[in-house]
Amino acid sequence: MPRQQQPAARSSRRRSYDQFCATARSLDLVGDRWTLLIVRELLAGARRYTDLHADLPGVSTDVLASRLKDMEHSGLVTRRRLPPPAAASVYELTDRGRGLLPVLSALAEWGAPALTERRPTDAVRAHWFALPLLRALDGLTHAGVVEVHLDEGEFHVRAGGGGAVAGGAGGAGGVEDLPTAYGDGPAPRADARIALDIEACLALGRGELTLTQAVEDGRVEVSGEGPLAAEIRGG
Amino acid sequence: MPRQQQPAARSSRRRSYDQFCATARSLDLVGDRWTLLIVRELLAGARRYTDLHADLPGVSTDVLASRLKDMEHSGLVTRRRLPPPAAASVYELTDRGRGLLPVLSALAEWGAPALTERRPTDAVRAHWFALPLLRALDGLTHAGVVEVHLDEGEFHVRAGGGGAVAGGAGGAGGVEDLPTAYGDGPAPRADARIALDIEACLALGRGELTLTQAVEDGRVEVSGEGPLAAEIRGG
DNA sequence: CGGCATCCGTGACGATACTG
DNA sequence: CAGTATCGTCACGGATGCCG
Repeated sequence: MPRQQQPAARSSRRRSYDQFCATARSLDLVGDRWTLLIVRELLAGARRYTDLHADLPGVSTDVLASRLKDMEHSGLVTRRRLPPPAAASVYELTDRGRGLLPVLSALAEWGAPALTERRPTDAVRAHWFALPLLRALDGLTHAGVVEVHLDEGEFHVRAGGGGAVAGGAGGAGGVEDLPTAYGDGPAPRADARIALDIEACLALGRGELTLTQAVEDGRVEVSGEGPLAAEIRGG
Repeated sequence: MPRQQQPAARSSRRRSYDQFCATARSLDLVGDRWTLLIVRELLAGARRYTDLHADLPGVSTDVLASRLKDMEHSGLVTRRRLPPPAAASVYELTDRGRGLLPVLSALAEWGAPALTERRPTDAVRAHWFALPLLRALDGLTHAGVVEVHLDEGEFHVRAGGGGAVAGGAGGAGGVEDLPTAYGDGPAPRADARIALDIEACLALGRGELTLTQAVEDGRVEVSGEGPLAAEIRGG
């Protein structure tokens, strides 16, 4: 029996603040629950639906699907079908979506002091520490890719060049090796590698510890040959 | 009959993302609907409940009260009772709350390109344009208070000194005349006054137009005697 | 009158089950 | 694997009432 129900207005017509204000307009697009965390995930590169769902513990499947659809509609995200070998599709940020990096960065910096104890219910992923670390590595003069090793896993960030984080319009002005500001897992080509523990990583993010200081104190171990590694080592 | 109901768990127990991540922790505190817009209002200075309700069209009374209570609990807001003559109380941001300025600023900058046409349902307040203008005025070397006149009303911003917006921890590094980054209405003591229309104001916020250029083109009229006014005039 | 609290209707959210 | 369907619950928006 073909049950006939209304499609339930599934498209979740966006609830607008209806204010002629740049901030309110932003929040119309990214103010919904989970939206900015999806951006955080996609800043690490293209992801499949299942990967997103795995790295966003607590989001329900329908909300994730709905958000992705909304974000695609708003021009923040594109959905790309991978070539035949891999029968899957991935979501990735548009330039407009990547432009949210300064927002995420500001949020991460503001939230860093509140990131003290890890509650038993808290999930963790290594690449969640990429945003705070970006600020600490942004002051480097040499540009390049830094691979970061934590106990919780590894990720990599595009460091140096300055202004990639606080900066303005596009994501221009960094290394061309990576399409994104950071990524999960090991780097395809890393110019430097650092290993540190969570405490040091958090202190760097909070600005309580400078990279130079951390290297001197032995809280950060550096490896690599290029000028970027040398700069991290040398201060 | 004294009806006995459970207090209905009024305190709106905060729904946490439960992620050990600085961004997620931030969103735990300011990710709820209306919260960041309340911060936007309070960045203009201390406000009474009724004023907040008037400048946040669409928010319901109970949600506003609930948010203010939550924000007070989170340490973003304090409630201060005014001295007897005025039998009222005002809400104002704590230092921690003021630290959200870079977040609001980043959101405003990202949303500026989307602020094109004004829809008929859109509300407007003059001081909503303070945040975008802050970026344009932040490059000035002389610090001071600029009073801004729009057709929609007037407001004032603390300009110059640089880094007050993109910068880091506190709100330090500006003028001491104002406790806040900007304010509604005319300034108590203005070092310069500018008059412009909405189009010019939006173009400045979008970065399509520099202040120098706007002054040259006559889209911004400057008045005032001090060095700050001279710098705005001169470029 | 300012500052909420209460009631109510709608819809967004979260969890689970299910399907192409 | 990538979502859709269903459902209970709660948050939101609007109006109204209360109380100092």
